[in-house]
Order: sequence, then C-alpha cells, then structure tokens
Amino acid sequence: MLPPYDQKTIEKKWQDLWQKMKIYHFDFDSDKPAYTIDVPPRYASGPLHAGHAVHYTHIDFTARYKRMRGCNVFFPLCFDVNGIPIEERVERQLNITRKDIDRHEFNKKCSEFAEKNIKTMTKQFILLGESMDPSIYYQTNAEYYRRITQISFIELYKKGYIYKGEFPVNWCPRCMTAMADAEVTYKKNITTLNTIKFYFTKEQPEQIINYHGIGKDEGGIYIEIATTRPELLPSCQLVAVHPSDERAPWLVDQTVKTPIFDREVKIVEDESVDPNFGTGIVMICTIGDKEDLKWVFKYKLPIEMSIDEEGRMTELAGKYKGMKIKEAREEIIKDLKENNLLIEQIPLEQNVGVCWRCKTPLEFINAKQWFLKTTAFKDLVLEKSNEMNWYPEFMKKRLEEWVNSLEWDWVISRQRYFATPIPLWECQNCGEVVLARPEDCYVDPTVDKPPVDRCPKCGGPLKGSEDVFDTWMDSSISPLYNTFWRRDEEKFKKLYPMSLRPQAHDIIRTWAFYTILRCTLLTGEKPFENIMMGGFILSEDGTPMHASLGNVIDPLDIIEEYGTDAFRCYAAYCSLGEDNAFRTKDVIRGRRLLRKLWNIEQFVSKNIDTSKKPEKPDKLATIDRWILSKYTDLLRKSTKLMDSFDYSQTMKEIEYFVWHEFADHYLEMAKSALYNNQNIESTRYTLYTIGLGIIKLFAPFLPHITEEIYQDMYKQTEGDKSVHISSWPEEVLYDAEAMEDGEIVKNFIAKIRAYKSEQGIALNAPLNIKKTYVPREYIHILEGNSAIIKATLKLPEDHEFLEGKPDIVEKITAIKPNPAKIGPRFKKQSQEIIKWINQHQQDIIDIIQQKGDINWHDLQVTSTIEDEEKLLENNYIITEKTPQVEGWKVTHIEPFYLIT
RNA sequence: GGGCCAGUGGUCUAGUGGUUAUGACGUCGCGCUUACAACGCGGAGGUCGCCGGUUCAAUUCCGGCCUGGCCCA
Repeated sequence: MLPPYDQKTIEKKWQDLWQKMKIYHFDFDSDKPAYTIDVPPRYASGPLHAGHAVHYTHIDFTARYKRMRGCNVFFPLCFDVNGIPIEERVERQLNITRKDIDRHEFNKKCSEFAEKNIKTMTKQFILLGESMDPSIYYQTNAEYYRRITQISFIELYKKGYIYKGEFPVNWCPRCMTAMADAEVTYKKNITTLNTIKFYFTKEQPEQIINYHGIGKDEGGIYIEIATTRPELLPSCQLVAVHPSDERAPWLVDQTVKTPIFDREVKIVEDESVDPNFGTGIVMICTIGDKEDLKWVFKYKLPIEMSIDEEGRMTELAGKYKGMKIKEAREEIIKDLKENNLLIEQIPLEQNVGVCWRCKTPLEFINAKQWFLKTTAFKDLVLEKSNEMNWYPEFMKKRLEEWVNSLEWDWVISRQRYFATPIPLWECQNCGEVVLARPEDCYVDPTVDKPPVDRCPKCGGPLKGSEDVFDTWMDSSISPLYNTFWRRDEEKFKKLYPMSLRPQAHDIIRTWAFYTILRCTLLTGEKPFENIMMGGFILSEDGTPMHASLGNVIDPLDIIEEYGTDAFRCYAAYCSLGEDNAFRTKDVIRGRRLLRKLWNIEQFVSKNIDTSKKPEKPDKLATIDRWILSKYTDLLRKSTKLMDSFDYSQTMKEIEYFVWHEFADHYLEMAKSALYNNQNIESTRYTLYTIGLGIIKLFAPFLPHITEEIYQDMYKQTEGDKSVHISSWPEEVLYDAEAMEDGEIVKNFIAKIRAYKSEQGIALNAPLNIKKTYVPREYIHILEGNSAIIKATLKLPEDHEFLEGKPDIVEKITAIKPNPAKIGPRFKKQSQEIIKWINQHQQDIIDIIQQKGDINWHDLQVTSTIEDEEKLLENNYIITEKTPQVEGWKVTHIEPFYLIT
C-alpha cells in the first residue's frame, strides 16, 4: 500500500536515480525509429526564468511521450555560448570595453562567465525534471561545434553564396559592430523636432513667402525644414517635397544652403515625402535611416558619413569633429539658436531602431562586411517551410511575412571577439581571399597560419581575418551538427532531417528562418519535419516579464514552494503558441491534482494484488465496461492530441476523466462492489488497468509522482524498470452500448447523491426508498445494475425499480418550438412562427392532448401554411412531459419518482 | 503604419451557425463519507469587446472599429 505523499523526497529521489539509471540515453545502434529533437541551445547569459522553464518542459513532454511510443529519442543537452550578449555582460561586470584588454584574454573571461551559467542551468534542468541526454551534449563555442560553422561557411563560399560588400549596415556604436536587420529592435522615444531655416541661394519672388513653410527675415527668404537629427546636417545632400505639394513648382530645382555648414543642396520632388511630417519639406542625409538609403540609391548620392564607428562626428562635421552624437546635437542646436536659424522645437514621439542587446540607438555605417545571399532564396525558403508541419499552423504566416519583406542580404560578419572566427585570410596587396581548408578547421586566423604562405594570385602577404560570425551562423546549423553532417555520413543519412524543431515565436525571423535557409542551401533538404512554436510566459498581471520591471519569475522559487510536478502542471496548462500569464493558482491547482492522483492510487493499491497482474475476466460488469470504454475513449483522444503537441487539451481531458469520471463516480461504485463482494474480479481488473493507464498517461507531464507510484505498485507486474521507458497504454475495450448504459447508472446515482446532499443526509447514510419509478427506456439498465446501485446509495435490500407507467400519467407541461427544423423550412417566417408557438402554448397542448398531435392547419398561425404535416411527429415542436402520480407519497427527482 | 494572435460570469478559460454557453479559481450554503475536508454535493453569478453586414437564425461567418500581446516597418 502507498504511504502518504511526500512530494519533496520523492522528486529529489528520482532526479538523482534517473541520472544513475541513464534511461534517457539515445542509442545510435537501436532499431527503434529515431525521434530527433532540435533542442534550442539555451543561451548562456544567465539562469533560466519561468518562460524558458515552460518551453523546455513542453519539449520534455514530447520527448517522454515519444519514448513511450517506442521511439529512440534524441534530446540533447546543449547551450549557445557565443556573441554580444555575453560580451556585453562581461564588459559591464568588469566595467571595461573589450578593446581595453587582449582579445584572447577577453574571450577567456567570456568563457568563464558562460561556464558558470551553464553549470547553473544544467542543475536547473534536472530540478525541472527534464529528460535530456547529457551524452549528446554540445555547446556552440566549443571547437567541435565552431568547426562545423566554419566548414559550412567554406562550402557556402564555394557555392558562390557569400560575398564581401561595402554597404551601409546597422551599426551599434556602443558594441561597435555591424548588425543584421533581424537584430534591430524598436523603442518608443520622445525626441525633439527642430524646425530650421535653409536660405535660398538665389533671389526669390516676394509672393512665395505667403506659402506655409517659407519665410523671410533679415537674412533673406528661407524654407523651414523639420528634423529630429540636426547632427546629420553635415551630410545633408538633398531637400525634397511631395510632387503634389502646392509649393513644388516654386521649389523644385532651386538650391538652398544648409545652415552652419553652408553647403548648397538641390530641392527635388519625391513621392515618398510625407507632406504631413514637419513642414512637408524634408532634408535627406547619408545616412540616418533605411528610408534615406533608398534615396541614396535613387539619386545616386555619394555615401558621406557624418558619424563614425564609435558614434563620433567625422571630418565632415568640421568644428564638431570628434564629438559624441548627443554632444554634437546639443552644440549644433546652440549654434543654430545663436545665429537665429532655429524657428521652433517641439517634442515628438518616434520609434528608433536600437541595439537588441544594449538598447543604444543604431547608426548606419558604411563598412566592408561579409554577406550571405538571402534575398535570392526567398522562394526556396517558402517552399521548404511549406514542406514542414507548423504547430500552430498560423505561425507559418509569420515566417512568410518576414521572408517576403526582406530587402537586404544577411550581414554575417561582426566586429567582435567572442564568437566563431571567419576562417579566411586576405591578401594585403590585392585583397584575394584564401579560405581555410575544411580539414584544418577549427582555425583562428588571428593566430593560425594560412594554408599557403603568400597570396596565390600576386604573392603578397596574407592577413588573417579579425571578423567573427553573427552568432545565428552558429545556432542555425544545429540540425546539421546534431545529425553528424560532415562528421559521419552514415549517421547523417539516418538522422537528417530532424523530427522536431521546438522554439519560441519571437525568433521565427532569426533562428527558424536562418536554419531553414542554410540547411537547405547546404543539403538541398529541409532541416526538420515539424516545428512547434511556444508562446510567451507573461508575468502574473499579464505584462511581459522584464528584469527592469522586477516581475521576473524564478522557476526554482516556484519549485521550492510547490514542487516540480506542480510547476509542470502549470506548464501543461499553457496552450501552445499563445502568450500565457504565469498563474500561481494554476500551480496550486496542479498540486491539488497530484494529491488527488496519489489518493486515488492509494485506494487502488489497497484493493489490488500488486504481485500478480490480473487476468481479464470473461465477464465484466456494466459499470466496468462503462469506465473501461470511457478510458479507451480518453486514450484515443489523448494520443491524437499529443501527436499534435496540444498538451493543454490533453491535460484537461486526462484530468477530467481521472478526477470526475474515475474518482467521483467509478470509485464510489467500485467501493460498494468490493465491500459487498460483487464482481470482485471484474472490479480488480478495472482498477488495475485504469490505475496503471492513468499513471502512464500522466507520465510525460508528471514524471516524479508517476514514477514513484509505478515503482511501488506496478513495476513488479509490468516489469519495465521505469514508467518513462514503458510503453504508451493500449486500448482495452470500447463498447458504445456499455458507455450509454453506464451513463444512465452514473446519472441515477449522481442524482440521488445530490438529493441526499440537499436533504442534509450523509452520503453513506441509508436511504429508505421502497420503490423507484423510472422511465421505460431506463428500466432494464437500472434493474440490471440494481445490486451496485443499492449498495452505493445504501438503499434497502427490497428496493425495486418499476417502470413509470401504470400509476403515472404523462402530461405535457410545456412545449418548445424547434428552430433547427422550423428555420430551414420557413426562412423569413420562422421568427413569427416561433413567437406564435411560444405565445399559444396552452392551446397547442390542449390540441395535442385531444388528438395526439397537431398540424399546421390546426395552428392557423398564418394563412400560407395549409398542409397537414404533423408537428410533433416531425420534430417542429418538442414537448416536455411531466408524469403525474396519483395516490402516492413521492419525491420527484426528474425523471425519477422515489416512493418511500 | 503592416502581419499574426486574443478579447466569453469577480478572475482565468473551453466551445459552438439553432434560442438553456463549458470548466476552473473565488464566493455563498450543506455534509467528515472504511483513498482524499488539501474532499464531496449544491446555489448565485454572463448584454460571449463595440458597430455594421450575410442568414429564417450570429457569441460563432464577413467587414470596420476599440483594447491587449508578439513580431516587423
């Protein structure tokens, strides 16, 4: 018999034992079908929060379920350990920039920082009950991993998909590196809109000053231009108005002088000017934002940058040279004011592109960078994405939306340290590129020698590349790394494409997109069959979790208080793809479920023989057939839902069955059967089958409690050394008739129990009912199960069920129009007819009592209906009949009459 | 500004072209019952975000709007 439930001890015990048992081991030699999961390598910048915990728990549900379905599950423990976020943390921690210390020294510090977090997270995964296999471990900064990134680059280069281009790129002046579009985030910002005077270089007719945005003072006639970025004035190259602007004929082709910098610039007309922004006259600079870049190409403007890599003003800015952006802006505004060139300043809310990591506003910098062609492969990516199953389906649209909006290729080089080096050397004379040999990878060109001593083209000296890869270059080959691409062709053939990519929806445009793109370019095939998208876990008040808001939830705090299985209940209640607020009460409800499950199994354990598996008896009692059929139904539903990753629905189905059907109803009946020696074999068989079955169904969700119960109660008879490597349950029987009959018995018992409760009679107190009149359709079933009914309800031995005819007269008490029949037949007249029927209830009842039925003619609701169609027979109206009893003292519990 | 998702008793949520809308939490009342009072039984509580349209019939389908979330510009 099960002891009382001691959650803490049990969870700790199994977490330790599972490590030793190695039951989650992926077996490369197995004949079982492989189920391979492309687990997100957790980024090593800090410990897990509740959102991560829920995501990995969802993946764990899949892993455990697939193991029970007989798969050899590939579920690696892995970490992502490259890139800016870690560098940025280390810089902040040590209060330095990476340029202050030696490159390799800095990398060591980043590594140490990451290793510490990896240790913490590995522990967290264990505490969360995740079943990852540490024997297929990887981390993306290891040479064995980076080498695959480098080889993939070399192959893509040889295919001609990589090029070096000079192109304005998003640039973070703090991190001092290029960024891909995907790394830009947007932030609402209050800034100042400054309206500035640009004087005409030539004389203008006086009447021009009647137009808005044009003025005159002692300096001459000027146009007014609004800008939020006066520091870009030195690179102003053009002024534009909308072609339909009433001032366009006066302005186009004129020249004006930029204030302070006194540069003559032309005025042009352009469709893309927003006439409602500022004065409707705008200045175009190289380069403030992406929009400017379009103009640069359109008007073939020289790319002159007024801001450099460190966010300082360049040569072009004259006396402002060397100032930081903010400082230059303030100085320029001051000078504009002093020279009476500033008309007004108003606050303006705008979205600015910022570095996704450090939130510094981004600049555009014209720099040589490495690009991977992406815009040329849009169709290919869309085609492959269509070959995969998306859960939920609508997430695919987000990828398509992103792919279709792509305008630039992917900048894959970064001017950082802590990442995979780009494996090439360049000739210092002619720029010729010398690639590393794949067999030499991993290489670090800042340290290692090139494969040839001098430039093969001109004999010049070679210099190792100091650039590194965007970290998505590392993480987006995870399916290739996992399947042994370029390491073991036999394994690769067997394992690629992977079965499942689980991930969160915020990185569709990065991780999902880049993975599909690169793996397809390198192998010609899609990287995975299924992709499952997790939503966001919000804080308890429904707002996103942010360290700055102080609403981050630590999963270990929850586990400490409520236990891992309870936390996993909450995780299971979160529906896939949707944002779910964290709710402590769901964890508490989870804990209640655990206790309920434990108590149910405790009851089962008291009544079965755990040393011998019960045989299926030849004859099963109706209620046993009923609950076993319901269980089979549950099993079918759950399997289908699990196959589509719908964990929240699965959990609801199982929970409802266990708590309400099995515990509230079946166990009550089973008790009476057991205590009265009725159908013992049938009952024990049912208790064992369902007791074990629900443990298995819950096992992926609640691994600890199910393991403990399994070991205690079922291991001896079932033989598997852990419930988590036992097989998913099989159907036992499905009998539709027994389902219906069982429901009748259950409903009768439930009604009488409710009645007892209402009367304040204890549920186990005897109820002195001599006879029960029941409707004809129920009589056989209730009579057939009267032993169990009487025992469960404590009815007297001589209680009998009688068919509700001889003493009971059926009387129609109400009628209801049936819109499902009337609607399609009478269309527009329906409302009128329904209303009429409702208003003439008693007349209709009288006619039916007299004639047995009623036809449209009797109704006279409207002259258009003349046929003799019978309403009752054809279901146009539905009657409510109340049997009347004469000469008895009765209690009426619809539709039963209890005679005392 | 665009794409996607959501809006249902106090709170959270299921679901549906058919007039009596599901469940949980909370709340109120009753009851210790040989697994469980950390439980069971019952009651109250809703203009299904707003405005139009399609339809005999809309919470459900369509369009617009409002609010929130994610992603992007």
